[in-house]
Amino acid sequence: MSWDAGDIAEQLADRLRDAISCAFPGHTAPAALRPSAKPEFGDFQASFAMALGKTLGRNPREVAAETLACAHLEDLVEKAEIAGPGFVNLTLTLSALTRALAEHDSPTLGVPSCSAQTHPVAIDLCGVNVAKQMHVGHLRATIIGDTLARVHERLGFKVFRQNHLGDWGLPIAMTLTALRRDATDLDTITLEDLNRAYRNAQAQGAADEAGLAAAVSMGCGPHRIAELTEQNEGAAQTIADAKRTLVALQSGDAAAVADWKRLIECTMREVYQVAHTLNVALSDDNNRGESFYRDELAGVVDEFQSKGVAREDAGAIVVPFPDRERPLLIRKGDGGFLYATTDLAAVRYRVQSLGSARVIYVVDARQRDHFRDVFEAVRLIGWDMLPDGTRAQLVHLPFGAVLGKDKRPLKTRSGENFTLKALLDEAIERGRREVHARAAAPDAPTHSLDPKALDAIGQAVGIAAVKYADMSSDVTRDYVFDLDRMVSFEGDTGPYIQYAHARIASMMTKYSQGAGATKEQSQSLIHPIEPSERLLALALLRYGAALETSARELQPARVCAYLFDLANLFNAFYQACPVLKCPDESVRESRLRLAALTRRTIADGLTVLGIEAPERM
RNA sequence: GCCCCGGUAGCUCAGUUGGACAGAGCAGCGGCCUUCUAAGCCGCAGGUCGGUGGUUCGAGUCCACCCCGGGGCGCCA
Repeated sequence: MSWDAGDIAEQLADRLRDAISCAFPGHTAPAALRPSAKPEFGDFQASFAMALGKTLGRNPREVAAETLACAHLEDLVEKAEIAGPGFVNLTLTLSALTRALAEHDSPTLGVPSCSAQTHPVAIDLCGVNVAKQMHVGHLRATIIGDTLARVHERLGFKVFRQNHLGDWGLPIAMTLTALRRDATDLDTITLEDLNRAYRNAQAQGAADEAGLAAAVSMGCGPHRIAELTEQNEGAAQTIADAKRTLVALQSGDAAAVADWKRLIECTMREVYQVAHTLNVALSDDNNRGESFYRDELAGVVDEFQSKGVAREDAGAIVVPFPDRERPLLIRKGDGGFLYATTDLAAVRYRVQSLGSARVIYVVDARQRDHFRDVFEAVRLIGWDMLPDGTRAQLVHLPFGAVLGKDKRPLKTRSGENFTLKALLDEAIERGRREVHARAAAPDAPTHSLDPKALDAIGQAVGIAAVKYADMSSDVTRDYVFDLDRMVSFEGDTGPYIQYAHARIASMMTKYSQGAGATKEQSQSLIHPIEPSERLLALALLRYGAALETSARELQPARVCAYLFDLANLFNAFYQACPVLKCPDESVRESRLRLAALTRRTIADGLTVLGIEAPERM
């Protein structure tokens, strides 16, 4: 049940289901209960009668009426109406709503927690490459993965964050070879230098045999052919050198390994800096790079062969599929392994060693086919089977590309790829500018803050804008990165949610400094009498369901949409209902507690998204 | 050529797996600050849901075909 509003909705759905089997013996059907689309349809609407009417060959309205006649809802429901083609619209009694809210107002905020025996979850995230600058693609793999980890953790799962670093193989060896040849100081090198060395090494190693063959066959001049031949020979030499370095690394050559580690450290320093800026939990504990699996690759291939799942094909080892032409290549003709081999080892580790029943890959959508093949191969060999017989769910979350306003992949004015760092710096700058500008007003709540405090708030706002914009729509789709739109800070944005939170926080501060100073936190019951209070209260009860849906669908957007809805409803309530200035004390106390609950829910939800919730802004 | 993903308001997107007249946010227009933060609230306007057939009491949602855009396609990762 994804659209439950906490226990109360579950109770209603259960009772309707009982009533259905009572009214129509031999028939069972879910209540199909969900929050009403409009206030005039009550608090909840159930649409079981249409589907049931169809199977029974009966008029849905009659089915609804007979079901209601059997239903025991008196203690919860004030009004049950049949409307339209056969919808059942339910309105809760005020006392049932008050009771539900009192129960909901606990540290868990109604979020269910799975049992301690539940299998852990492994999430492949970040996926940076050593010696390469982070770009916008890493933004997505990092923050989406982190948020899914947080959602699962919030629901009580043990989560293994797995950073599948590109830290092994020929490209790294080529870079390392070049750096050592040039006697570069690896202790002081920056990632920018490293990245340049990486690109140069790649260029040096890029042979163009096809171009040479074409030049010969097209009868190009001897000078051109000589030039191309020389290039090819240089490239071959570069690759031969790199292979020697790789062998040295593989065999544990102390100097080579020490240098290799320095490359990783240099890269990770910047990765952690960016992760910190993004409020993403990532550390060395999460590093399970390609090198982690390097000694398992031969065994992986052996097992595939010995179990008859893989076979030789034109000198290479492949895993054929029953329903597909193209097999999965797991060992090259020259004996080398491929990234598919590493991924197979990684799945085995995550399921068999970590015991995960759910392995989530937050990786770029272009790798759809690759993961489909890898997962299929894992199922063929049975590595997705846990010791207790459950089959692990292997799932690739294929996030879309980040595009510029021109719908082309994001580039700087000079046509280069945006580094993630540059992008975040820009967002932070915009956030700070905005916060400082607003603080200049004498009556602004932030007016008295010092510049450093304002900078911190500005950073939180700018980062919220970027993260929220990235995660607030279906992550499998491409999206247009438009900083101007993100930092407008109006409407469906991260800062809008933060703003609602800050408004409540500021109200609470005023309360505790003023009339309420002598009182404990309000514990009076919540009586949502005004329409806007009722809508806000009902939304609060849906928090747990929103997180469950987000985890099930692997969609951070469900959390975003929930928070936007909640912030909207709060702002409407705030406009319509005086809280501190409400003359009636019991109403005031009720509203204060409603506002306090809203603040905690927004803060909790923002934490799940890894977005800060400033007290003032 | 084959496979995958998209096409919903001027722009950016939702649409709860077939249910009430297709919803938001920007942008546009009109109201609301001597009252708890106007990064806000209230209202107006704006759509042949890419097209054509089909299934159904009911289709943006399911099926078929077609059009447009993007991505992928064995010894790179």
